[in-house]
Amino acid sequence: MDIGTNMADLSPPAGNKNRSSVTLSDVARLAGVAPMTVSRYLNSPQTVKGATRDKVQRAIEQTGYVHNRLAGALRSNRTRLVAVVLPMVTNPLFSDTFQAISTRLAASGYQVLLGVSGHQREQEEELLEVILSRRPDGIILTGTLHTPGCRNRLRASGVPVVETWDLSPEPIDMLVGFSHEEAGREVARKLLAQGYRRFALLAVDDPRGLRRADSFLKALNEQGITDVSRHVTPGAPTLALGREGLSSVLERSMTGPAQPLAIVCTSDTIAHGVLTEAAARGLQVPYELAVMGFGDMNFAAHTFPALSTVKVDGTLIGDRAAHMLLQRLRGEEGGERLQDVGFTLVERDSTATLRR
Amino acid sequence: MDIGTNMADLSPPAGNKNRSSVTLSDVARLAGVAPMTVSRYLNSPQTVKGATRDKVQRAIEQTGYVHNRLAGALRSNRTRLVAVVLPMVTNPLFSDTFQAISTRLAASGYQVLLGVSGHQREQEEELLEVILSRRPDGIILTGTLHTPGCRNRLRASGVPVVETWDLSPEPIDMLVGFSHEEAGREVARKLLAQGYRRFALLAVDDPRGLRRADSFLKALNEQGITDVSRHVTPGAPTLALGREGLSSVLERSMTGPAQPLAIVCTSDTIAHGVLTEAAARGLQVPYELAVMGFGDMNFAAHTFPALSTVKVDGTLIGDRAAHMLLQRLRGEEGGERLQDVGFTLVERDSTATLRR
DNA sequence: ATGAAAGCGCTAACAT
DNA sequence: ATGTTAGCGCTTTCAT
Repeated sequence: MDIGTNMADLSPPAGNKNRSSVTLSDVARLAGVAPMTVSRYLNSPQTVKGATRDKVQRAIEQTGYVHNRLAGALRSNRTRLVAVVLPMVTNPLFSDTFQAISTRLAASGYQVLLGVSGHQREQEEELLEVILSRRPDGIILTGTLHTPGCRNRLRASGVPVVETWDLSPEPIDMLVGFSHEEAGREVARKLLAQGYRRFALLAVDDPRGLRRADSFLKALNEQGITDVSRHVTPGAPTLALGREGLSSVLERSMTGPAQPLAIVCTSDTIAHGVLTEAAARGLQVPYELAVMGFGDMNFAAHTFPALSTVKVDGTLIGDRAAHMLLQRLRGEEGGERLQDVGFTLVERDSTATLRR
Repeated sequence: MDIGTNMADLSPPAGNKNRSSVTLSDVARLAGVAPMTVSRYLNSPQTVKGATRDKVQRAIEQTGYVHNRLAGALRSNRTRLVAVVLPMVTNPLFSDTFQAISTRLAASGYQVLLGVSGHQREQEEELLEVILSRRPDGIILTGTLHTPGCRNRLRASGVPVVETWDLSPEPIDMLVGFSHEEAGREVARKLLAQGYRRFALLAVDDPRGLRRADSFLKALNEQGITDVSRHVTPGAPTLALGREGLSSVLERSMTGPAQPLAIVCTSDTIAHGVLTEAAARGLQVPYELAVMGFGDMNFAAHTFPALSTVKVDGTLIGDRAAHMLLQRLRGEEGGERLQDVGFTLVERDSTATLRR
């Protein structure tokens, strides 16, 4: 009746670390089996049969035992933990991806250890150290780590890594994403084909957004268009930024039905702000002003007018990333290491084909 | 799908564990000191002096050693892990809170273990089990766990718990939030004082939102207003929902300058959708239609017209929650266990005071 | 199908 | 300021 004593010991709630001191051995003793049998019951119930199984189950219920995966992980060298790194929690661009990852991992018995990388390079090394110290079974980077030191460190650690939302020329390990250069280029091509010749660019200083922006500008340049009004702002994309952005643009540029200006944004949220400011000023979109977003977030189809944008399937990215990782963790060989999920230009009402 | 079964289905050996087998003892041997000295260097560097310290540092660099907190946690009974439970990853209402929690915990050397509770009660028990099996040093619930069984279980576990975003009559342990009943009532009072007499309600079926809604309706009822058009939708609040919501409302109700209708939403996102649909229909807000949101999310001040709403400081909630928990974890006695952060009615341009 | 022994890598507790 | 000893709670491995 050691267990009775243990349970009694639980009652004084004073001490902070008065944690359920019921161990697997306690359960085993109460059930009259070996600790190993309880362990088996917990990890693969079907291998424990009939009466033994019932006894164990009853003992667990009776003691209120909670499996201690810390100890198990130490011994088995498997934590069932996957670290997921986000650049920022508040950027809704990654929400769908994160949700998909989280759901799929949970369904396979893995838990998510969250790391926020911020946008500062110094913190990165520290974050990685902290993550590796938990011995995750895998790591999913949403966005990318930037410093080469970190990338090497990660490679050296031998932990399976999936990078997402980008197509790096030198992936650390696995990769699910699309080309930001191509996306920027396609936006330029599309708007040029629709007849636009005057452009402004609204961007925040997120690294992938900047690459799209650069690629966009380069494509315009190749068509001889060089006088693009550029507004790059530090921080997160917000509606306010879009409103301020359009105001700034309009201070320098005239616009109207005869000479429509196309505002290209690196985020749907900013574009939404541009639409809002346009409405506030009574500007007719797309006749006087065209607006292009990025992401096809869930609101994009429902703005007024509906936002033309670059659709990226965040849920798909998350699903694929989790799937790839889980495949590797299951020890399956020959899984893909690289997936380009692409993007789609979605033409809605905030852009139009201009008559000549 | 049952997680227990799934876990059993996982093929056991991932085979991929090429993990840095460098241990603390290896480092100690190379540095010519006892393992305990290396441990001290890692946990409180200032206690290891001069030459010893340098030797240890060099040995760590030389070996590429990564601290194994799994083992340390097992021995010391401190994981430095805090579980944070969110109802859904994609609801931006909690983003600020989560960001604040994450930042503050990281600054104190804690890491976040994320759990998504969904809105299904059955999953809750399972989630809690999984979380407790990691022996977190603390748990922060963003939103609340619903089943009494879970609450008792949590209380029994002895793990410090902070509930947030609500003011429960029976907190599990600590609590940071505000009264949703009061918020609903104040919205009714305010709009009545401004002269509105015709109302519609747009809500999603999130439990706290419903409580605000009920309280709002009750307050109207007490003033004899009973014919409120109600639209409760399952799932997450989206812009589309707001647009559809207003359309539904307008199918049944006429509105105009003489008899303005006030649309009360349980989320800013829905309210934003209402504003959008109003703009699309050419309805003048607030003259023909008034709109009230909830949350004061970062876009609310920048919609057109600017959205009147109930401001809740999500960052403050997160900061306070993390602070409370950290205080407890530091063993400080006499910290507050309950904080009402309140809310504020923010009057912007989507509502107005009516002339009699 | 179940059990016994050993030890994962670290740190608490007690020396020195 | 540094070292020694023991053991956290589980699972691997081998035996029955």
